[in-house]
Amino acid sequence: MARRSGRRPGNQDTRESILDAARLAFAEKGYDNASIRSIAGAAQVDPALVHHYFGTKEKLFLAVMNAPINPAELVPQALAGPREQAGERLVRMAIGVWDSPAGTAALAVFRSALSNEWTARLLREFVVTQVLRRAVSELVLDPDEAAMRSSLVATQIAGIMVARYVLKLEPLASADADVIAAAIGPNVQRFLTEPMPEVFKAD
Amino acid sequence: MARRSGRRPGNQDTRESILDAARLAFAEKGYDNASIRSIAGAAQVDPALVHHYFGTKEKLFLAVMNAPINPAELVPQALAGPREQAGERLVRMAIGVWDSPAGTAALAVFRSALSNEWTARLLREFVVTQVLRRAVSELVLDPDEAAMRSSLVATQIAGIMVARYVLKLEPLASADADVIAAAIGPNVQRFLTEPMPEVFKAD
DNA sequence: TGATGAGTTCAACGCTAGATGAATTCCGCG
DNA sequence: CGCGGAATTCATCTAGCGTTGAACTCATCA
Repeated sequence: MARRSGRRPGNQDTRESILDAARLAFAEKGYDNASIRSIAGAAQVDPALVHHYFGTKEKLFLAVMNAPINPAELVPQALAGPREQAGERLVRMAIGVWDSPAGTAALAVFRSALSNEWTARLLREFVVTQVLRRAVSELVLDPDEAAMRSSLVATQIAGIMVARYVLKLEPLASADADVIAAAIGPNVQRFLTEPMPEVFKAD
Repeated sequence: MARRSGRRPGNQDTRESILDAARLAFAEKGYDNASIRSIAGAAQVDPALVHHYFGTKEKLFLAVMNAPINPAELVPQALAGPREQAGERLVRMAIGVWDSPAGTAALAVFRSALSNEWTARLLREFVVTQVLRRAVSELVLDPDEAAMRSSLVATQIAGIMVARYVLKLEPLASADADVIAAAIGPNVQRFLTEPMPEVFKAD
């Protein structure tokens, strides 16, 4: 008995279905709480297969991230254009991305960063420092203020993610993207371009 | 050998040192990632002692929370007073609380809520719905807007916590509380009292 | 003195996790 | 046909978790 099945010719896309399941699991539960075993279960696959394809859990996570997120393209793109609505465009873009299927990967990074140290570094050092700060620099008048202003922007954007996708606070979680963008955009705009208290550039 | 030590008369405060270690661990790692064993280790105590005193991990967490946080008092108190600076007072109070030693417990709830479902419910249904929304209602002109406005406020406040205490984004993480309050307060103020787009009260 | 009970420790159970290595099946190529 | 290697499964290892129960020590009090 115990018929070991070996290769099943139809499933060439096993690897892809593992990736899909992993993306979903990481987005819903974060890096630590998404287990290889549950991912394998969702993909209807033996846990050892996951290791066969991706080696380690970290590598699986990185493989999931190498999808289509490219904040390095999206953020500057959102900030380009009329300076006065940059804030609203940024918020709208962010929500648009996360609500889309492709955004699942982005949500996975974020959720993971909240409870796992090395993914937090990933987010902090890549997305915020490299991408956001650079893009913001081109918009801000006083270069000394760029770092602090991007921090502030990050505050508001991260807050949306936490409230809407992690804590699922109502009525925000069910609100329309346009409503949110209209409500929050101006605040981000202020962080980006409005004059700020003087104490500001200290350090 | 293996001299079992039994009662050590000096340590009557063992219970307190467990509580301290637990508060710290929950604040730094969240509910799931803070293990009873590591808490016991930090308190230089046998893991079984933790159960002896607190029963279960959930009860230990609740014991940690029964400290001096009382947002039910603090939030209304911050929102009372001149309507025009309510936002700034709220931000300043929030940061003040979390930066204080007593705020470790609050940070523990928040961090835990980010990765654990039942603590998330705790935060959502108690702090946000019961406390924040009620307090905001008294400040908002149109009562239909209260829920959405508190969601928005929660966004910004949660964003500060995530960026400053969880992700530790610089320069925000090291910034002075007054600077942050001055920079972010007006945005919270807008969420509280400024006119908002019309689409707003829908649902 | 002797009993009580709180403080404390140790060992173990059952569970889940990530990871590994051997065994099996079968496609495709020579 | 025969063979190599990829795909797949199973059994297992190690490590950590929360929790339990029994054992031991000792201060206190009748």
